This record gives sequence, C-alpha cells and structure tokens, in this order.
Amino acid sequence: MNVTGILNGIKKHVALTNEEAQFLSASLNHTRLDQGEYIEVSGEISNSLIYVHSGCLMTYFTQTTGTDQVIQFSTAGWWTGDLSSLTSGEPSSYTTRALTSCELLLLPKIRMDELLQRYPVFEKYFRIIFQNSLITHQNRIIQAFTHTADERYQNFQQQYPQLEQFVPLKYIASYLGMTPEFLSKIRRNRTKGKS
Amino acid sequence: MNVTGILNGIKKHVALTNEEAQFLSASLNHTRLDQGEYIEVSGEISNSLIYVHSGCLMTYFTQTTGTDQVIQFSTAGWWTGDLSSLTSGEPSSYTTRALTSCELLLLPKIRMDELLQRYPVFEKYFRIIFQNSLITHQNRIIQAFTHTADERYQNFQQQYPQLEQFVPLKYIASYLGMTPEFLSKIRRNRTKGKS
DNA sequence: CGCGACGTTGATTTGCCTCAACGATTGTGG
DNA sequence: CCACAATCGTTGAGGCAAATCAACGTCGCG
Repeated sequence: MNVTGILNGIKKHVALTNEEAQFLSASLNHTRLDQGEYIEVSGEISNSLIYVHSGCLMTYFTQTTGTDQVIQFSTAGWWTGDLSSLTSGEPSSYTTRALTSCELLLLPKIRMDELLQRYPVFEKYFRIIFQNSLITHQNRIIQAFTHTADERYQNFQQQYPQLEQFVPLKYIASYLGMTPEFLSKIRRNRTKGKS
Repeated sequence: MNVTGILNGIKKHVALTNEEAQFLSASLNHTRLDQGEYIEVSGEISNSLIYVHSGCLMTYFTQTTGTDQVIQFSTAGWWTGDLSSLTSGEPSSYTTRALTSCELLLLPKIRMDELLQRYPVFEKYFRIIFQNSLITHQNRIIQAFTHTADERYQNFQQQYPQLEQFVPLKYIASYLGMTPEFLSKIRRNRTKGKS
C-alpha cells in the first residue's frame, strides 16, 4: 500500500505542493485489518481520523437495549471516525470494525492539528469533505422520514450496489432503520413481483 | 443591526485580524424579514449562505405528495441555507421562511469564494462549523432510528426549550418525523401522567 | 459431526398514520 | 363591530406498516 491513492483523492478537491503532500504522507500511519477486527471501540477515546484505502468498514452505535444501530459503511476512498469524540476528547459511543479485510491510513488528531495549522490547504480540503458529508447526512434524514422501508431499500441498492454483495443483510437493515425480518420480507415481495 | 454579533460568534472559533473582520463585514448583505416571508424558495438556485442575527427561520422540503418535511429550525447565531444548491449551482429543493420577524446577514456565494480564497482563516472557521453540524446531524439520524416518537419529542423539548413557545406544533411534529395528530396525543398522555 | 450465525417465514401485536369531526383562535373584509 | 373563512390544536375510530416473537433450513467452521 502506498499513498498515491489518498493523494489523488485529495487532489480532486485541492492542489497540493510536494511539501504539503510529503508532510501529509509522513503524518499517516499505515494499518491492516482482518475481517471482523476492530479499529475503534465504544467507550474508548477516539484519537485518529481514518482513511479507507481498500476494503469496507462499518460504524455502529450500541443501544442500551443491546441492539446495534449501524451509522455508516465506509468504503475505499472515504474518511471515517468519530468526530465527536475526536473534538471533545470524550469517550466514543461508536464502534468501528472491518466488514472485509482492510488497508487503512490513520491520521492521529495531533498530527491533524499540526497539518491544519501549518498548511491551510488542508483546512480547505476538510471543509469541502465535511460540507459534502453534511449534504449526504441531510439527505439521509429526509429519506428516513419521508420514505417507506421498501423505498429506502430500493434507494440503497441504487446508491451502493456493491455493498449488498458482502455486507450481511442484518447490518443493511439496521442502516436503513428496519428489522432484518422485515427487510427479508421486502426482498421476497420484490422477487415475487418480478417473476 | 450591526456586525459585532456575528464577529463575536466567529471569534469563538478562530481569531480574526481587523482586515479579515472588515472584509467579512463588507461581504455581508443586511436583510430584514417579516414573519411568514420567504428568503429562499424551492426551485430557485440558492446563492447565499444565511446567518441568523435575530429571529427564527424554518427550512423544509416539499414532497411529491404535497406535505412538507421540516429539515431544521435556525435561531440566532446559526448559519443556514442549501449547501447542495450552493455548491452544485442546481435549483434548490428546499424552502426557507421566517417563523418570526428576522434580521439576517447574507453571504453571497461569490463573496464567500473570495473570502475563503483570500483569508484561509475562514476556511478553518467553516471547517469547524460544518464539522460541528455534521456531529449534530449524525445524532439526529441515530435519534430518528432508535427512539420512539415520545422520546424524540422529549429530547426536543430539552434541547430546544424556547422553540416550542412560538413554533406551530405541526412544524415541530414534522421536524420530529411524526404527524401533528400523533404529537398532540403524546402531549395529552404526558399531562395525564403528571396530574 | 454439532454448534452458532444467518436468512427466511408465519402469526400476532403495536406504534403510528389516516380520515373525519370539533372548538378555539386569528385575521380579514364588509 | 360583526360575520366569515382560515389556521391551529385536539379527539376518536379505524387501518396499515413495521416490530416482535418463535420456529425452521442452510451454511461455514471448529
């Protein structure tokens, strides 16, 4: 694994000098994860922003009832991590683990602060990243409130067609805000209607 | 209305030189709105970020069925506007109108681009603003999926106690993802339990 | 083999919506 | 200053989408 992937991703949004690119590279910690392994655990303080070089991660929130609520799936080219814990320094309420084997790049908070302070171009980069993520989150809220379970699943399939191939159905159901049983029934009706 | 309010708000997150503060001031357009008036309308291209100096705005999404879905309420000290339309240049799907009489500061997109390019400190400021907003949105998604209508209303009351005093109940219901009738029944049960 | 995780299916229940009707309030024009 | 319509919150009856609970077949794996 090298850093050209992440650099190209960043260069889609901002232009980097060699110095900036090198400082970023030096700030990143390379990590590998096997399927099922954890990179962040609820209750512990989050201290890195996570860039997914390859593979897929899942972030979820464990309720008091014991059931998990999936917050997001993170595939290659995306950032993830608990911004809340990262900024407040308080224990995270999220857990993040690998759905497939993963190659990750970690940007420790201290390193990130340095990076932002020294090279304002990264302020711009993360401003854009967060801005886009905000738009996505707004859409998801609207979706949750205005669409039926069936419609949400349909949109999910169109938006992330590749995910369904290796993500257990119960996690997709959780992400979409429904029970696995009900998602199963939706699929049954779908195939029934088509045949 | 003057700009000391917004400047103080910004200075909670970043330090501004006189030059930066003055350039920002010169970029802002002052506007007043009466209760019920619109500042942005669905179908039109959004061209400004909106800062609420005083009063309260409501942003909503009109569904194909004709019913409105409230996205957010914006009170004094907050930014609002349609980031999606602002960045893409496509027509907005949101409408924003005044729930009370309002004093607003508009930052036109062109002016914002200038501001960001000329003074990186504003990249940092908006990076922080968007980052915080992202955390809020994530929490709202979790809330929507993991809490009952009753619990969502309870949390809303704790989080925004002042809003309930002048926001029509049906908009609060929409914001919380339930019908006005059902919210009414929740309130009835609440008072019944207390007496 | 036997265990546990996963997806499926059916029976039943429930949280919330829909629809319709009703006072209370507001504002608006005659 | 009073009808009038319009909007708002409330209430009840009935219905539906989705949850719950329980059982079953399948698969991968120790």
